[in-house]
Amino acid sequence: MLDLKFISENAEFVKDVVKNKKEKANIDELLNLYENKKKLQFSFDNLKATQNKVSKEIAKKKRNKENADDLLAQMKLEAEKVKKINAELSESSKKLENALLRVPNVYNKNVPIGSSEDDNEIVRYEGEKKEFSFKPKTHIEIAEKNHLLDIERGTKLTGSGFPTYVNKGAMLERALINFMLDFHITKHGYTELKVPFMVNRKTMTGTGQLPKLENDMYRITEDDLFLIPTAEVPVTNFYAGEILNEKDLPVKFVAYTPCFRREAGSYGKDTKGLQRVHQFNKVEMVRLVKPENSYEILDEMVADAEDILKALKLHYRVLNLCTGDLSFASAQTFDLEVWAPGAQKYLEVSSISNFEDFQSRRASLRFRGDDGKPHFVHTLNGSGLATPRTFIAILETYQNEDGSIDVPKVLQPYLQGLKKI
RNA sequence: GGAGAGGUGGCCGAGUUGGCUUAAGGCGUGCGCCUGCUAAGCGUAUGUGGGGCUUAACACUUCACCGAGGGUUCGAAUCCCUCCUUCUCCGCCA
Repeated sequence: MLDLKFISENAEFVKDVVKNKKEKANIDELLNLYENKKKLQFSFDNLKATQNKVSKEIAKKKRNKENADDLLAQMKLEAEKVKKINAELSESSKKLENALLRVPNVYNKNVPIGSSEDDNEIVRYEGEKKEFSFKPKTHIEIAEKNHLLDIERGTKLTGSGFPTYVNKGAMLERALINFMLDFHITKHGYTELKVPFMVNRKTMTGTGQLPKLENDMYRITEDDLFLIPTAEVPVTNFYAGEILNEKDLPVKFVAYTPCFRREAGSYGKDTKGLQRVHQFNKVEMVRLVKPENSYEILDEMVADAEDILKALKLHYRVLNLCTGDLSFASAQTFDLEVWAPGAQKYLEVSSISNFEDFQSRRASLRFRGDDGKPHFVHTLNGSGLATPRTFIAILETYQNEDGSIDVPKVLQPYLQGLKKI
């Protein structure tokens, strides 16, 4: 969340942000709630101060065996007032909190203003589109021919969007996960975390999924738990509520988890095969850093994710997301889109974002600085990478005319040396 | 799932017949003094968040926070209720 003081001092800017991010937060209403809460807090504090003082006098009199009936009578009335205003105050605080949690993060000055993905800025292309001497097949055709996926039976087990990987398909998927984890750990210095796949409401609120996206997540109502839509949630919240030492920064975590997304409202869009699914696997990088250089770190994380695509020798492009495509919590996001020759389009495989102190304020993630005082860290995360579309790109890029697939060199050790599927 | 015992400041730990404790004492840490150096010793400071005052910061002042949320009371770390959680034992189970 944003700092209330910041919002009140930059109200017009924040209103622009809400508009450009296509959010709904009402800033004027929020500021009214803020003023109202401050007033109530002031009255409450003053009443409490009186009450505390007189209660001490009563205590003193009682100790001295003096009569305190008049004070007691007086305080009885005061107590009523305190109770009443306290109720108003907590009501007001709750409303303010709820409103504040729905205000999106501000974006930084390098984010292009725009309303949809068409306004995203293409930063650069890396590598070349592979030339084929034949018409490249789609991943669905290739998977079918080699029996790598069983979409129908996955659907039978659960429903559409829950793909089941079979035999070499399952092995290739697992190889990808292991390769990416090892790569980030050994080449980029990340520490692996293996986290729960369900989290509670507080954790979901910490990274900004709640309250806004409750309908986009799978929920265990019995225990009020949510299936994570990304490892970002448990990993970023790992140190929630703590004050870290400056020397503990930067924190660099990498974690593999499955991700669960209802994708409500996107039915029928890109649903073919693995393009858009309800459950998928992802290796996620998360960093907690000092505020001063978080944008350098963002570039570094983009490079970390790119390194995977480079190692797999896949063609891709880098996008700087415009305001309209930027998520609620992000200050700036770069997407990596990999080229899929069969589908003849670029597919998003990674999203790397700097949240500045938006998440750390929500989750209370702080470090003690040189000045001895706590400061909010900046949080960043990025996929490194999501597997389904990477899987698609591998199948489609490495396919041969006879329908077989060459295994990318870096994955061969993870498939017992297998060179061809 | 059942039974019992706990959850206090960075850490340890007192406080549970409600009121000179709006958290004692210790450790750790910062600063100062002392001292060939170090250690010891002495002194002093040391939580988080919000509000008021202030151009702002400092300072000052005030409120809240003793697992979380309610309640009783003039007054709650202390009493009552609900929940969470840790440990021990039992049961069930991969």
